[in-house]
Amino acid sequence: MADVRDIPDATVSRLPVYRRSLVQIISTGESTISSADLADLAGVNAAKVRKDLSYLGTYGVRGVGYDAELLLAQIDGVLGLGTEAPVVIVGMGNLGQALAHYGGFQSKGFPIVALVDSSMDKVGQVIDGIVVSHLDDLEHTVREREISVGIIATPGGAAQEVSNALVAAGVRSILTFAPTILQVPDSVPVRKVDLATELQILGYYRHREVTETTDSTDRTA
Amino acid sequence: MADVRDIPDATVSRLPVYRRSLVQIISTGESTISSADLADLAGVNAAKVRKDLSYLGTYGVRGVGYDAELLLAQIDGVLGLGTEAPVVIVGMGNLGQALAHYGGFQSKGFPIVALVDSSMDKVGQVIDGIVVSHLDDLEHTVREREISVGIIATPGGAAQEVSNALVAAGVRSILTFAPTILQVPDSVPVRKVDLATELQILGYYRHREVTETTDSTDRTA
DNA sequence: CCCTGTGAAGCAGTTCACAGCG
DNA sequence: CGCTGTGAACTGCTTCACAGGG
Repeated sequence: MADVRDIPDATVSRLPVYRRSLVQIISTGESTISSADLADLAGVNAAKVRKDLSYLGTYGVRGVGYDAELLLAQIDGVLGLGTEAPVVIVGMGNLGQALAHYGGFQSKGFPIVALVDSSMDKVGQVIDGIVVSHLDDLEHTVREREISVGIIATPGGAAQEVSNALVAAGVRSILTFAPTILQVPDSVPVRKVDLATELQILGYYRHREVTETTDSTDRTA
Repeated sequence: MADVRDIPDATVSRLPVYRRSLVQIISTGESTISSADLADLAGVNAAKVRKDLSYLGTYGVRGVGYDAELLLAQIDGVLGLGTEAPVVIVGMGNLGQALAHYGGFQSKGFPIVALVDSSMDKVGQVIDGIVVSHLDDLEHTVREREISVGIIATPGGAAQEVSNALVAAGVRSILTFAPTILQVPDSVPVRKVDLATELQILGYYRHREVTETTDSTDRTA
């Protein structure tokens, strides 16, 4: 109902989950799905699904559910998945190399088209069919290959500098694995994935001794 | 002030960020830090820092700030970082291998003590000094090495099965990279890191054309 | 009659603003 | 006088509950 620009952050972050559930449903041959079933697959409750989908301006059919294909197309539209978004990975350490090999990006519309490092040991090496180029050539690389997403897989100390270079080169958004608070212009969205942080957070919840509650509601994630 | 068990989720997820900022401050030789400075380092605002820290029952000193060492110790206490939490990684594909090589865990109190796979190609191989063992031996491995954290780095299809095995073996918490909604008992907290999802979320925010606002407030992450 | 779409209530997290201590 | 600690206001998200369409 609201314009596509007004979707709450919390909803946006669930859209990929719904998307995945829809792909799964479609692959089983179902063409229609209810909010309750979609909620099960996505690990949330049905009211949330309906509220979320209502922001897309999508219309389900009362008494029936949502057309899976149609809904998928709408979500893809909102997430801008219609066109491919070429990706550059900066930092060819263990993590960067693993990401380069990881097939999950290509198949989801995020082809990795460039790999960058600042060490001469790495530059020129071929990883997963791509020649590693030097950080100094980043701007050229980004413009030439029309890269829109930058992934930072460098140590924390280099992250801000790399981020600046990515922004200057014109990437539209950044995914960083560095444990660094990046300063970037408002116009460049950043998502941060921090593995050590995730483990530390688990540390807090782990102590909880279960008192009694082995009942119905499964905690899903 | 409240007991350590009542800290809001949002606060818990920021504690590791404060922690890192404190480590940084201490390394520069400062012994005291104000909420405003800590806020800068952590990329949040000062009121939030003070509110968050108030849940720890920590007392800063009015007119001065917080004792960095003391605060760090308190956070470590809350996050259970006093003792090491041995980790097993299940799934020795690209991601699993990268995680195995990644030094960031060991140094943060999460030593990787076991690697597991279900393929005979992988079992017996030595990665980063650890012999890969078979999924079927998981329970034995977990009990023998007193493993408390399981990391799932398998394809999505195997994730639920691996999760079940980890829970049965007695791990206290799980970090998963599989794009699967896991069903686990309430007593086992799960954090999920999904790389494709992160990129898709960025896709939504990327379209935004900046209208005018190139002003003060930097968007930080 | 089933399932969506949505106002309204409820809850959690954030920000404000200031009293009070060192 | 500076900076913490915290009620109170506010904002945004979730959940409820039901009206209404197919």
